Amino acid sequence: MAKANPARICPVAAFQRMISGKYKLRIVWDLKDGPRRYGEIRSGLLRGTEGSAEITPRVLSRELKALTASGLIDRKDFGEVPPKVEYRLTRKGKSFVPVVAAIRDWGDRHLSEAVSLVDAAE
Amino acid sequence: MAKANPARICPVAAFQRMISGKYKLRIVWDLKDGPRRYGEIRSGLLRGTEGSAEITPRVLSRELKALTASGLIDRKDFGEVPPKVEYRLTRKGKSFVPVVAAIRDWGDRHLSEAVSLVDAAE
DNA sequence: CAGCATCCTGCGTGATACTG
DNA sequence: CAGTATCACGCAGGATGCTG
Repeated sequence: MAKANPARICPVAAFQRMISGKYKLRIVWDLKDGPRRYGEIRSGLLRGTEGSAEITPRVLSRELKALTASGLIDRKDFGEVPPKVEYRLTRKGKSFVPVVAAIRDWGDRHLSEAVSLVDAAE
Repeated sequence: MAKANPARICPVAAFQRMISGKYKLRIVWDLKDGPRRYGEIRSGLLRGTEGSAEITPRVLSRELKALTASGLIDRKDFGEVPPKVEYRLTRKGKSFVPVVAAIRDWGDRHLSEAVSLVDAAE
């Protein structure tokens, strides 16, 4: 079982590592309404960030695996062809939704309109 | 002025960008108790992640600037020598604290003991 | 449809040294 | 003390093409 690290591990830092990457949080958020298929998640990632190109399979696949490894989501493969795979939140993942909701809520209030990130940069 | 992007910008994605990096969240959390000096923040980053080495000035400096640009923290320079600079949360930054608290709280409950990130990796 | 294989690039992060 | 200047490196993330 890991290494039985008795020391503090700073939940905030752990969280940072866990959701590192550009899409993990959005994926979790997308999954809050129920299971979704690979392609659906992919499509969902497009809406809301028209500026960027489509997420590549390589990246999405990695994010999905990382989330699975973190225990936030679960992969369900409906055998055979044509391939059909669904991803759904685990219990842990579901417990995480309110946190993302809080994030989304805050973001809605404080950075939906303008400010920062763009003009304040240089 | 930015670009007056009228479309949805997905608060979650915006959040991701805003707190991207390994230390931003922790810095904000450290600042919740009041203003702190550059060196204090640096020291604070050490506790809780004994695995990694000390944060380098270059990195800390950038994180601080990014947070300032995001409008989460504010830099107060007490003129002259010897240099003394304090960083404190802005109003926006303070409103963000509860969110980090939620994150920390969740992390405490779900990844303080063991699991993920280590053994589930490969 | 749901991926994997390969190659490539930028940037986030770190180490070290120097300065006002 | 509070940074900046350089150099270096690994990895996240994207592009393209292929497969079961």
